[in-house]
Formats: sequence, structure tokens, C-alpha cells
Amino acid sequence: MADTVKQRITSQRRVILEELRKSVFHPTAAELYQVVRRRLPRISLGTVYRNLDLLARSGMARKLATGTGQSRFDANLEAHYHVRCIRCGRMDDVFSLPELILDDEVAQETGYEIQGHELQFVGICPACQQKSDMK
Amino acid sequence: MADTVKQRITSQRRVILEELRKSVFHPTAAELYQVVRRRLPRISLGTVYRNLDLLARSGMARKLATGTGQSRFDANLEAHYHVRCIRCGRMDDVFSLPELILDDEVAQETGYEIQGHELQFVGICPACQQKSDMK
DNA sequence: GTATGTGCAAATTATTTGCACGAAG
DNA sequence: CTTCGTGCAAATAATTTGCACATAC
Repeated sequence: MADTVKQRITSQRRVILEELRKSVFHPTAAELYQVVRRRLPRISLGTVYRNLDLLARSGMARKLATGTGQSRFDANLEAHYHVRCIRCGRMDDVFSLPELILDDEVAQETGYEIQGHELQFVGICPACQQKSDMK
Repeated sequence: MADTVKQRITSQRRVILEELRKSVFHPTAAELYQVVRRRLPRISLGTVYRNLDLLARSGMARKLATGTGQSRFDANLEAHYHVRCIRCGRMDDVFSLPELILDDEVAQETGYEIQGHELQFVGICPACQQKSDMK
């Protein structure tokens, strides 16, 4: 009830969410900006950032830490994990794992009020493996 | 064998690793810089960054993505996970979990060559819960 | 002596923000 | 019409880098 803010449905907001949902890429803000610009040529990068932040904070998208200085975004709210390529930065989904991770146990151990978790595998994607082989 | 680079043991490098090992904090580069500066007042922040990067890439420390624009570092190489406070940014260890996560399965599903994984719980730390209660 | 590392400052990169104008409701 | 959102440009914040000098080996 503290954050009852009226949110308007602007064309920018709608297109950003639509394109984020379409993407299999987990795009960065800049990548999404390029895509959105094809439909809204006058949109600014700042607006993309503002809306991604809003979507993340209102739970309509996830902001993914990458350890590379830029964040990626994901509008798929299903429980799933990610795998990131340390060479090219690409990020893919991982669905196969059972729901193994028990937030409640961690709450008990640490005293934190746990809201969720993020599991990320790190490795080298098939395309980048190819490139190594060719050398 | 590609990255056989001779590494010298400078006092800066030694003190940075010592202080990182002592810290329970998972410090950011800037936080570690403050600590190290007490022993080496003339050290520069750039040197801290360079050495943290080196330690991370040579496997002597882990670089932890936080989703907040700054990275944290951890010299504890034991298998363990982390829990991060969304209010104050603090990061603590989580040891209780069994080793549930199967890198091999993910390699099979995705075709990635998996090097490891990072599991991070997200929530509100005890101290920040207190602060909320007092309001 | 020579290659590697450091301090310093400037450069780069990602992201955020102030402000005047525009559009949603 | 009033409030919230946008475009633009400037501001911040974290990190990286070039260069001349210092130091480990």
C-alpha cells in the first residue's frame, strides 16, 4: 500500500515490454534499445532504463546480474535458471533442474527474510567452443 | 599453458590478498581499498582493481555479481553460496545447503562447457528488518 | 638489467537524473 | 487540467587504461 503509484500505459512502455517478452536473448538495456528503436525511432535510452527499472521493481521482469558491468533483463517469470558464456556474454535459459533450492532453510540459517534466489551457471557456449577449436 | 605469466609478489599484492582473506564482508574494491590503505597508505585504487582482477582470473578469489553496479570479492574457495540484502547491499555466506547442483546436467541440456555456478539468495538482512520495524 | 607492477590521472562504460515539454487519464 | 512520462543532455559511479617511474627477480 506504500507504493500505490498510478502507472500510465505509454506506447514506449508497452513496446519495451512486448519486445522484452519476444526476446530469447536476455538483452541488455542497450540491446533492447536498438530493437525498440525500430518501432519507436524517437525513443531515448534513458526511457528504456527507466522502464526496465520499473518493470523489475514491479515484478514484471527480472534484472539479471552478470558480473560484467552490465545487467540483462528477462520477462519470463517461470521458475528457471541461467547459463552465461564468459567469452561472448550470451545468456541462455536452463529449465531442466528440479526446484531444489529451499529459501526457507536459508532464512533459518541466516536470519534474512528471503525473497528469492538467482542461480547462474558459467561456462563457454557452443559457438565460442567452435571458435576455440578452429585455432 | 597459454597463460604462463610470471607473477611477482609485490607488497601490494600480498596485502590485498591477506586482507581479502581476513574479511567476512565480501568487500567491494573500494571497501577493500580503504582497509588496505591502513597498511599501505600510498596504494592506489587502480592497483586494487588490477590485483582483484588478477586474483579472480587465476582462481584465487571469486568475483561476485551483485546486480547493483558494483562487484564484491571473496577469497573463500570452499563450496558455498551467498545471500544479499537488497536494502543495504550486505552479503553473507550460506553453507547449509547440500551440493545439489549438477553442472553436468546443465552441460547436457545447453551444450555449454560448464565451469561452475553461482547461487545467490536475495532478501532483507536482520539489521534492515529491525529498521523497518521501528518505523 | 629487464620484465612486470604501481601511482596517478584521464578515459571509458553503464546507468541515473534534472528539466522543460508532451501526453494519458 | 493535472500528474506522470519522455527526450535530451549533463551528471554519477564503477572500472579500466596509458604512461613514466619503481621494484622483484
